[in-house]
Amino acid sequence: MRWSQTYIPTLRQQQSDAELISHQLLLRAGYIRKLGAGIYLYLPLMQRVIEKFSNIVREEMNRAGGLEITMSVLCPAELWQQSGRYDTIGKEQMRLKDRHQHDMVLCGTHEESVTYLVSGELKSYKQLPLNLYQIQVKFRDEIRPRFGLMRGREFIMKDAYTFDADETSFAKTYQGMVDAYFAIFRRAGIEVVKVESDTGAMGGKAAHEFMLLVDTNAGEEIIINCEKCKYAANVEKAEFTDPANLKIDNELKDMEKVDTPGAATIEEVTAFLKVDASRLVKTLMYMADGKPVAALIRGDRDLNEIKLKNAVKANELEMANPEQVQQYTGAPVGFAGPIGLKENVKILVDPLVAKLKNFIVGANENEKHILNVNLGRDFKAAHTVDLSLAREGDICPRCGGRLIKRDGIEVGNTFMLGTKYSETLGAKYLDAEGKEHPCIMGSYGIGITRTPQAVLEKYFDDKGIIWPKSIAPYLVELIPISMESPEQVETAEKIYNLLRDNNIEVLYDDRPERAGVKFNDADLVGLPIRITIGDKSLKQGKVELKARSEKDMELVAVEDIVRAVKKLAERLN
RNA sequence: CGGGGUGUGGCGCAGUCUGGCAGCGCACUUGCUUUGGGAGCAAGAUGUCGGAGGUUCAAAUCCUCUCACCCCGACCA
Repeated sequence: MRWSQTYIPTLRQQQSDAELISHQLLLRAGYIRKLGAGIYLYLPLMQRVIEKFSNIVREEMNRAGGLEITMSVLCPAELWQQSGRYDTIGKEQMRLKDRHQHDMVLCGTHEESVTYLVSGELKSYKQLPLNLYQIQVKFRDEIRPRFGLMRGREFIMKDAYTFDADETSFAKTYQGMVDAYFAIFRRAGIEVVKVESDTGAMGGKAAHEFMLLVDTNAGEEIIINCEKCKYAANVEKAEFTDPANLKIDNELKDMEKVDTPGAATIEEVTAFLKVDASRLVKTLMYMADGKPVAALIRGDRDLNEIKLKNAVKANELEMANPEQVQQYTGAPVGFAGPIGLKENVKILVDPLVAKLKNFIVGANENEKHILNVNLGRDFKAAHTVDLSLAREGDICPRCGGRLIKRDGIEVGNTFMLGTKYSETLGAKYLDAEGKEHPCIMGSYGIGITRTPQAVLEKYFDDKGIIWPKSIAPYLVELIPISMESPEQVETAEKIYNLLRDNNIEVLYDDRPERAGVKFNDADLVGLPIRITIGDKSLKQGKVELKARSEKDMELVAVEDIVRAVKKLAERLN
């Protein structure tokens, strides 16, 4: 492609509203433009990157037995009402009415559509397993779009759905997808880690996320992983063993109410009573689908809201506001405790609290706390369930190693859906005995537009992008220093044709620009290999060959250029 | 939805407090000179100052309403 014939509007100046380096680079190098909040246009270079990555995904999905289909992004609301997600997925779903005033949704994921498809056609166990996927646009009306393609409202996703007859077969299918995912991301030039994750609105039994670990500030997720074994989980999901070595009293002491003037926070109370935070138990008031819940957490730990949300099986969970706290505890925020709450407040206790004896809680009275409180004797809990947020320094639940914290960008996910959708939407088959069963389903996503941007968080320098060759829009950038030199132009044309004849993708910067402009644009755009044609080397019948990722260049005779490019490309990431 | 902020030429911004010719840099057009890392000189084109209403002799500037976008939080791939 000739630069003069394509559309690559590079920008000299930084765009102020781009936070992430990867977002900044895509804007500056002329890959994307923004149309509105979370709405992006993909320019010719980005289109090629998307195609490159899509093809990698397609190849690996096909290799793993996937069958490509396309399902409309539009879906009648009835299907979503049937699965029950019309109500649970909430405001994130784009909804609209057609001209007949029928309720429609723009799909953010396609479990309903694909299960509908299969439920009509699938009859026998002989048709299983089945693996259907598509690469297609998704809409999610994100509450706060940001980070460019990382969290847009419209994005492209590869979503696959599998149907199996039984758990043994499903386990093989799931592992097949996991293997395919590692292969895909390796080919795209990044190493990802598979972590356990919460299933969220997707529902189902278990889920994993594929994370690119980043050192930049681009992490949108926090990963907890073990230094010793392979345990890794999204912090939302992460389990841990408490490392604190606490002295637990043998005897239960009598309760004692004390004044704690001005001490509402954990810090203030520990300072006032001169005790360690681990002797305190904080009572956090939440509203779960409108019903009050009190979560009891040891004073030195933080609550994991996802764990709480799952424990109470709520669709919506939010912290109680001060009025609600007053209503249910009878005291201002800061003095809530498990004793004397209004009767309809459900009390959940973290296991770390359950182990404590003679702990300190709020008295449900302004500026008062109660000492020597004991679970069972002084109050009762609805459940004891893990509610604490894992943190660096905790102990691995699998091997006893130390847990550390990393920032990650989610580039893919896999969900074990079980029979949630096959039951509600009727994807059932007859087994060898003629008995009917719902399919065991899985669903698997890869962000097609997000992943290339995530890749950029790893591949850049102060001059611009440095693409891995597998998803670069072109392999080679060809630059004659001066378009006014007939010799240079003649050589450039010759090389341009040579490369194209050999199926090497090349971007030929044929603009009548100064060398500096071309070099800077080339570095910004980030193609893996640059060929420079200038008078100095041309006198010896040679041109310069340089990798974007390396400092040194080599001189290559024009007739050797194809071989030299191929050899260099082989060496590059 | 809550808190904070910004809307001025294609892009980046100043001007707003204290009302008085709508400016700067980059990009763009033309010419000359230059030509191995974002050239120089000269001449030019480009604006409903986000929108509506109001105050005033006079509004980018003050007032009211409104829209869009950004940042922090709740949500999430």
